[in-house]
Amino acid sequence: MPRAKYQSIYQDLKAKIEDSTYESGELLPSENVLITQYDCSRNTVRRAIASLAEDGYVQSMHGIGVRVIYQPSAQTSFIMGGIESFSESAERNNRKPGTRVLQLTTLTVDSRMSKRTGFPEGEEVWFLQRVRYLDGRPLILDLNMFLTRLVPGLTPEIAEHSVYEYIENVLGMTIVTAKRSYTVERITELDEKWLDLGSYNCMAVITGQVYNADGIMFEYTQSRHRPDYFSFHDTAFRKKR
Amino acid sequence: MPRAKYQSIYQDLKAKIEDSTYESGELLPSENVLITQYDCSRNTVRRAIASLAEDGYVQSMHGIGVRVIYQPSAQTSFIMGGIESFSESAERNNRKPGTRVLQLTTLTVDSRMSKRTGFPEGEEVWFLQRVRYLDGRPLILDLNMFLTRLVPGLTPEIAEHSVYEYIENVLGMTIVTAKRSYTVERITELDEKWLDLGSYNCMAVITGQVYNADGIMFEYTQSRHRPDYFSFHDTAFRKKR
DNA sequence: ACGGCAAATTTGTTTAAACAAGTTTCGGCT
DNA sequence: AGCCGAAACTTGTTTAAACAAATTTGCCGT
Repeated sequence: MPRAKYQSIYQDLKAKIEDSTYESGELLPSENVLITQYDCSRNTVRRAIASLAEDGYVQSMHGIGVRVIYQPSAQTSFIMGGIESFSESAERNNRKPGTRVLQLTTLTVDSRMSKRTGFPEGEEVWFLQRVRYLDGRPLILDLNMFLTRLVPGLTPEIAEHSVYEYIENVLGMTIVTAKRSYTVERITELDEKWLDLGSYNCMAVITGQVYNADGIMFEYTQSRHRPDYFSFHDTAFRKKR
Repeated sequence: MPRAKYQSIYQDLKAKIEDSTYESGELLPSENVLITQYDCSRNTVRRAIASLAEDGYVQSMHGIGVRVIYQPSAQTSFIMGGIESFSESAERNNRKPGTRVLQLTTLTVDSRMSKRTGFPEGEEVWFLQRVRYLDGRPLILDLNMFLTRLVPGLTPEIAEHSVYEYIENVLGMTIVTAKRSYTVERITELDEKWLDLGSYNCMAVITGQVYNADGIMFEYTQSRHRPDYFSFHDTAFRKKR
């Protein structure tokens, strides 16, 4: 349950849009109506609406109202979302996850790797490589690097289960922000060796840096997906000059 | 120039982060300091900071301060951004754009197309197909569908130049929101016929719906990019339960 | 019937204030 | 010296109020 009032209003409105209490193309009740409905101030309502707009659920129109523009999407491929562990993503996509650990070692970041990952030169990091299974088929190749200083005590058993669960629940570290880059790259020998690629000669590749609550980047990650098991959704806004 | 005060504070802070006036890893001046610096209220400062966090420039830490987490990225491939015309994207990526119109006709949306695009069945739309050139090489295949009702008078000349410029400056329509989906698909015969593909057998595909200021979806678009000329950046946040 | 203007309604921006909650600092007490 | 707690400082949430700006409504007069 969300602790902040604007978050519960956000979730309530979101649910009502998803179950067509407020239908696509229609206007939401005006801010004044929502204020009395939720017994709160105008700022609080507006904050909830701003979050819905960020999600692409509504669009505000000056002097008119707030239009619902939500369209349910047919779920076919594996949809990447916010910051999630592989198990969380698999569950959200209604697929059965599996993991095989290929490598778990430590190494020291040299200048070439520093440039690529963003880790400071000389830091010691875990180097973790895993094959991810969806419904029994090897489809994703994951590479993770964690600062050993902030993520001590990694074991193959943890890597096979969930590193994020270990980080959050055992180490007590809070994961906050992830910056990601989405590209398409040629397959490598490792892809071919471990994955079920069909006839694809490309992979959908997500590389990212993850920051903790102290604003320290503690993880570099690269996730290589077979093309037909990948999709990502986004909402953008036209920049006004 | 931005009309709102929080926007100019946002841009000022953003510029100071990019030119290392505020360095990565350091804290921004506290809200109270910024309030006196910019002579505004706390809400206005906080709104600017929230925008920077959305962009992945900073991360707020309760009770501590706001940490700068900006890292300049080496620009190699063609970076997709917000809602932009092809010419705008090309300019931002320092490449010379070119366009060849393959087809411009009207057609009526049937049930199959309605399901795929999200347009209502029976609506009349423009069907526009174009090859996009970057520095003289054919690398992107664009498909656009516009509601003829809202975008009347399209011509091949406009399509070769900039449809968005026509929509905004001639028709006076305001473009607001775009919902996009990023996938990787096998190449088609059309890709092979018109583009310089090298040995790739996949394309980075962006499909999207674009909404105007009335919250009406007026455009469906599909943009097929050669893999090495595509990248997309995003910032995500860990959802707290 | 029509045009025009004022009023009402809507969202957008900004200020001010209060309290909550997390962190650091520092002084006083044992 | 070391521990404890209060004070100071930080960001997070909420309320209230005022004005601006865009749109719609409705009334009034011609």
